[in-house]
Amino acid sequence: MRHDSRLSSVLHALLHMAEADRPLTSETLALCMSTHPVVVRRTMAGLREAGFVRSGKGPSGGWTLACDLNAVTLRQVHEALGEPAIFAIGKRSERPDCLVEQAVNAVLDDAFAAAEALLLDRFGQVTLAMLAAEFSRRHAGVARSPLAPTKDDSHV
Amino acid sequence: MRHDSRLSSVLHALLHMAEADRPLTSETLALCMSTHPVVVRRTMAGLREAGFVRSGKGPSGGWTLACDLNAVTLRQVHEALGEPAIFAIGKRSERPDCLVEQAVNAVLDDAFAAAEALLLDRFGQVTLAMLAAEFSRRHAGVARSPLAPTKDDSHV
DNA sequence: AAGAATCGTAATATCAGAAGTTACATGAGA
DNA sequence: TCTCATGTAACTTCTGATATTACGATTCTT
Repeated sequence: MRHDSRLSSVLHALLHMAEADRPLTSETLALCMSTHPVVVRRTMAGLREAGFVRSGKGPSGGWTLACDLNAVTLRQVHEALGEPAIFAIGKRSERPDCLVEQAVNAVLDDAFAAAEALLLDRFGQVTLAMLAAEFSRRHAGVARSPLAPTKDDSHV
Repeated sequence: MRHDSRLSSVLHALLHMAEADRPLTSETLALCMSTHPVVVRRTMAGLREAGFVRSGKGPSGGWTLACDLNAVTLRQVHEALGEPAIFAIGKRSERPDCLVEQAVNAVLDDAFAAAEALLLDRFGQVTLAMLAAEFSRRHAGVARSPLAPTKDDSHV
């Protein structure tokens, strides 16, 4: 299965938008993320509907943030994308006649449900502001030592 | 992405083998799982290498269990399948130059690693014997009441 | 008003990986 | 020897994300 990288993509875009002081075009964002402008528009559509970003047409148009970075969690972003499937592993059939398969599915469902709950809970605890802070931390660190790690980096 | 149902499939097969008192052919197992015999052979190959099952050729050949159901966990089965990818969601690039993307990836990696650890831990606690017991429980329940649930089923 | 920049979106193509299928070789038993 | 069954390579099909093309709609500038 091919990986669904939409969450990673839009978070990347949101952070770039947070750094910028003017609207960023789909083309600009597509260059950042080495993808296609239409993919950017399509993916960001969900975030616009959720009210996290705004898009403007015409010259000086583009994408701008429309939310408080402290108020939006990764979970909300995931939901804005339409809650895409999290797992690549699944069941053969949803409603099997075979009791053996039902038993297997029941046990697997439990485990996957627990893992999904944990993941979504984590996502719910991370705000965009925390992501931005993580970026700042790295930015400072790498500016200090781009290739040769110093002692300060050793415990990171 | 299409779901990878190999784990579900082989567990199903293993439980059928546990119920049987003679080797089951790939054809028989394929019928149970509504798939193709070659897919069964291909998928079971990993379990054979791990020593969980044996396969015999010729007439009276087929697949037999070669392990103690109490000694094999879902995690071991997952590993025998080659530890296929668990998540359908992933990163756009593994080693991005962009510090923003690095920050995003770092945070996402943490969350996914935690969820994966939880899932594998759960898998490590479930033995094939427990799966078989779950089947027996269901078998008893449904034999008692195939279509019209009784009071006894109401709290299941 | 004209023209350019930019988004919105439908339609289509590409790509990757699991699953399905075919083909043929190998080994075991009657 | 003949048949049954696995082993495996090669190829096809299927599915969903991603990539691309095309065209329409809106906004800004001149």
